[in-house]
Amino acid sequence: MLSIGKLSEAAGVKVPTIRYYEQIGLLGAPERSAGNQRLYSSASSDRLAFIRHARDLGFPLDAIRDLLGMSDRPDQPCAAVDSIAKVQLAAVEGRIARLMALKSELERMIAQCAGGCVADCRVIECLGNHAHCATNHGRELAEVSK
Amino acid sequence: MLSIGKLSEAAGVKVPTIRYYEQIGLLGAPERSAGNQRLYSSASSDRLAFIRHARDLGFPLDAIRDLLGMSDRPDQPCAAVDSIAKVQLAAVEGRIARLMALKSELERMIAQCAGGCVADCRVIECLGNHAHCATNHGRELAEVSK
DNA sequence: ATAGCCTCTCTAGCAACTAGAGGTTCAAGA
DNA sequence: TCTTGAACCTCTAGTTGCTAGAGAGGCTAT
Repeated sequence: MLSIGKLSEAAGVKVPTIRYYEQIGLLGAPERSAGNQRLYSSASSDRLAFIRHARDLGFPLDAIRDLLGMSDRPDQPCAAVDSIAKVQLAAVEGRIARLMALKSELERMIAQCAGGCVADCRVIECLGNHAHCATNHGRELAEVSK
Repeated sequence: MLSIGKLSEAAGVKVPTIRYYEQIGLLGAPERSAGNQRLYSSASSDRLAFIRHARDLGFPLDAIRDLLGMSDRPDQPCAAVDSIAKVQLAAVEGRIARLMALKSELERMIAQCAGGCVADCRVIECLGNHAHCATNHGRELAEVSK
């Protein structure tokens, strides 16, 4: 049995994060020592590693909750698993596309600036006047950072 | 003079967002009508358009606050403006790179899945066992979504 | 026994909004 | 002029995925 600190080290997830996962029901409540401290089995450790890996791949916690539920029912077909992964892939691809548009706009802005004073700055000018933009970007670009 | 609703329409920024910007000091407090409703000049409208455009390009509000401060002092050199833009560009490039790594990992996972039941699912298997990953990704991948 | 680290719970904070409650004001039609 | 209904007001709380801190208690080694 592992203390929360040992589990944290083993899985590479910070201690408060583990407690947070328990709080939101992603990890079940573990056993407790006589002094009320959490004690984890290696099964919890596997579950936490799974969560961490999925987080590293950018899956939102809600999707991870679903994935965990599915991995607990190994005899079911895995189409739903695939579908979650594909949604995540599509989200990643969408973000990449929008970020590429952002990148070229920023590069253009920066390249045009001659480095004079703010009154002549193309960066400020471009930000103030959307008409100077090459691409017709809109609100959706900012959603990249969500 | 514009009501907050008209300003919202003109600038493409939602009404509560405008009030939020005022609350955090990004927009100054506007004049008020006799009945305490906000009244905006076209100068506020320009300022809001500037903010919106910078948000669309992914600048965080803190950076926008700085940019606005600079655009209010047009006789200063614009090196600081460029530097903020370059930081933003670097952030965007970093996110793209990490997202590309994510994308190939997800594609690999999805491609390997034969579509059987969960017990044989490569997606679940890969999430549970980092050793099956091609890339040596870590915590930093998830920072993309920040 | 005591020092020093670990753990406990609880609350509040981050970005950048969004949603809702409950109440007031404004503009246009009858 | 009156009334209706949309738009406006303030305030609080929720979103996502944690992180930081306070103040109290537990565990282990000397």
